[in-house]
Amino acid sequence: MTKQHLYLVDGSGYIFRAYFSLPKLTDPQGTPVGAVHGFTAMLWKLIEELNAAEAPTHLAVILDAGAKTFRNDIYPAYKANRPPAPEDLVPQFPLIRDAVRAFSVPCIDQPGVEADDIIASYALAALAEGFNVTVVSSDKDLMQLVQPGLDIFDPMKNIRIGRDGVIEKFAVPPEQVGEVLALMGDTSDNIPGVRGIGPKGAAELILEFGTVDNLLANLDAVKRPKLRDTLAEHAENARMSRILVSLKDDLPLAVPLADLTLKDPPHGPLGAFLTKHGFRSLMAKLGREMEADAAGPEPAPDVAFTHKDYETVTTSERLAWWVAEARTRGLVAVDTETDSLDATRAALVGVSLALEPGLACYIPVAHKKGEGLLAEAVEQLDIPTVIAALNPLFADAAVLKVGQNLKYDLIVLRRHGVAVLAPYDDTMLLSYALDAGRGGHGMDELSAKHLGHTPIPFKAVTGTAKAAITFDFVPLDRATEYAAEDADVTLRLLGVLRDRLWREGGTRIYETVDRPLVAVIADMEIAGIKVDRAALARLSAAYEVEIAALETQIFELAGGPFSIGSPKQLGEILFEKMGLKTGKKSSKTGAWTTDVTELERLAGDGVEIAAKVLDWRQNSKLKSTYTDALQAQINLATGRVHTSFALAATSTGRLSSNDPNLQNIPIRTEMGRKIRYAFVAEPGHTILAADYNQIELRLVAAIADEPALKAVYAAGGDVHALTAQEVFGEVTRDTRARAKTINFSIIYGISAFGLAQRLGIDRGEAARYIELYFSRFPGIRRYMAETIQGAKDCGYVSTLFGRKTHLSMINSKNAGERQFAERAAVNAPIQGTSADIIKRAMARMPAALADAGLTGTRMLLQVHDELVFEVADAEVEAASKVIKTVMEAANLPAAPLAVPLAVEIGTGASWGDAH
DNA sequence: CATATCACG
DNA sequence: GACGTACGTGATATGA
Repeated sequence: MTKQHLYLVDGSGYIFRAYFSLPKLTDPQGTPVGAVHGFTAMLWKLIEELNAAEAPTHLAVILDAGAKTFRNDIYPAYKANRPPAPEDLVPQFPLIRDAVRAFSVPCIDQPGVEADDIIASYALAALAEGFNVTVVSSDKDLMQLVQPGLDIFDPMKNIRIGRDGVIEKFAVPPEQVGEVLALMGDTSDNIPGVRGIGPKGAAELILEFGTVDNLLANLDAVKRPKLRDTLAEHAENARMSRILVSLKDDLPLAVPLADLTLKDPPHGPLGAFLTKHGFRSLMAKLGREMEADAAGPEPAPDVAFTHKDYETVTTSERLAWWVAEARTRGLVAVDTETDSLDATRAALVGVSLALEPGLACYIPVAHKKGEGLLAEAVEQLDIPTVIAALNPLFADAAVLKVGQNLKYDLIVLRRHGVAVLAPYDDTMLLSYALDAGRGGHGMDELSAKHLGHTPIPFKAVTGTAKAAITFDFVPLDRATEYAAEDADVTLRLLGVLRDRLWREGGTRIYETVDRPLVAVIADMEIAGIKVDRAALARLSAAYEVEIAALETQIFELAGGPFSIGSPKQLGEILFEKMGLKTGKKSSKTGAWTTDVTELERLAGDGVEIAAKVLDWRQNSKLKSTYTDALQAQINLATGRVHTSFALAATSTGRLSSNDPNLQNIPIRTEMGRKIRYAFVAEPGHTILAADYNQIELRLVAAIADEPALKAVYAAGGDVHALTAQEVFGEVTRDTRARAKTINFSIIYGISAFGLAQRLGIDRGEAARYIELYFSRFPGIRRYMAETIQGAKDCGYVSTLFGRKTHLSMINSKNAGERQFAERAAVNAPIQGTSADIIKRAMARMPAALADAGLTGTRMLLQVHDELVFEVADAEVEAASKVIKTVMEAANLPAAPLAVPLAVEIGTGASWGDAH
């Protein structure tokens, strides 16, 4: 093994050099980052150069803590002539610490002492341990330290300074540099020294007398009288200066030497840091580096999946080892096993960790054996022990945590007292950023696609259907094979997907939108929303009465009982038994269509049973899907309903909501809307609903760059009225309603047939409207054509923020499939940009509320263009302002729009009242 | 497990 | 000239 070599970087010098020598720069948030950028680039270059030439084993960056130091106690004027740090440099200091950490390099400072003292202390400690040491600094004070095994690297001049170098510069050896410095003084540090004595004179004296003390004790021996008098006069200054320039080299080491081990910069945190501050050239550099890594001469051989090698962790010692190893490596894949798919109810059963391909473990915490009431716990660590061990790991800012659908694990772990903090990555979301529209993003699918490996199916360990057991009853050996493999797969997926993300793009949407949303949405799901169970029960009862009455009437009209909920039976009754009209369409299966348009047509013709069935359907839909189901979904522990938002379910970037779906709670009919009044605020709180006004149409205007539409939004006008005027020549209640349908048809990818159907006109007339529309708004036609062509060329379309939606059928030979893909291509950038915007608002919301001191305000739900909050009554006014501001500016600064975004806010005791 | 229907944006 | 008919979701009941 080669000798350990510690590099100590004097960070302060880098910072000031970066600040003064480089142009000003601000990041996307508006923070000045010129020095941060310069510092980051210089540190990176240094690490590269050191790696190329010297092979350091240990590295730390040392910074000044900024406060007063012990030298000020000795000499209040110490450094008093220094101007304060420039105003725009001050906010950059913490960011520079972030930069250092992003490289996974320890960043050390200590109040009361200077960076030089820390450097001296670490240097001597390392030498005592047998290390070689190099101090990276241009500060002459540090030259005192040079000795066998310790040299200085001056990054400004790019030279190494050893004993000879010091003698060349000061004419004295390193051990006497302090003496020389004391006589010389230092104007920049306000160290007085002895007036009139410069480097030459000081060196001469020290060469003759050895030390300042000896010189002052033997002033008689100084030959030149003038000089002798000066020395006598400033003897006190000289003594004090000698103390000021000496380095304190026996400080306790805040971070042990062993923790300064140099690692490869972890790409995840570094990428996140660079992206956050918009350091594009450095991002490109990281991308190239990762590409080179990926294509390097020694690609890591694929490690086969050998499940028997996974470890079952059942002792504190082994647990401690895995945690320590994970922290040393700075990367850990994590997966939790539970007894339920519902993260807000699930009990933790075990945790698996993976550190490198093939190196993974499973930590059981709640496994049982036996059956039912006779079940007894198996031998395993208890939950408090495991939680205490995992918390420091998952909260460590120097460790990248990676999960597959990490939101689930975040929620389960949080509910058990474990916080998982940034930095983290989610392989599901990486896949989503890369491959939206190209299939699912579940682990088994990703593993098969990217690793060529089919993981053990969940059902293979728990059994199926009736015979299924929960994971806590899976024997430990099988549980370990399954669970550790999931963490292993996740870790391997990270490698594959992260590399692709850099090469193919998508880092912006992943790192600034989807990834930060994981923690935000986890909080929303944990919060849940209060539902008034009694109100729902009353509605259920009312619907039930109505359903029963309608059923009787329907059976009477039909001439006998049948299953009204069966489209097949209903079709037969209506169109065969009753021989109603021309039983219109029939679908693929050959069954009669009985959907709402068909029944409305019949009802319009005076068919009473059709109207009754429509009414019956509405009542039974509301009862079964909403009032009954929602009561069953109330979490007994919280008294609230906790939906799950799927982050990677849609092809366009939208969220979806399930178990229960809270994004399709009725509102359009008065009867259904009653259900919204059952979504209530806690006592002392108010429900606040904030929704974007016509966001998709506004985006069409902006993206298609259509002057007339942009103008009407800029002026706060009525687009539907404008369209009515342009297409129909007049604005009436009727033409405005039809114009509204036309406007929406644009968003969905217009077709004359579809528009004709919706407007109840013939196809030719619809085609004329469309043509008229396009001639009035030519930008729209151009946008549609360009978008479709772009999709055909690339296979995908993109939102304003770079989110891709792939359209595999865009060049299909099947006209139906192809046209379907073309309409989706037109729609996806609009729907997707809207999704990006509200997600950006959501990602920013918690900090914005916290910054405004609004601790009684929580974000609960998202419904595509609407955010729902629960707000302490006293905060309603302030929260409204913050929410509106954040939402209306959510496109900025990344994508300025030529139309304003408008957010409307409503408040009330319930969701129904807030609209 | 697929189909039809209908709730939402 | 034919194709099939507005984009994106999730829950429920029915029936094979």
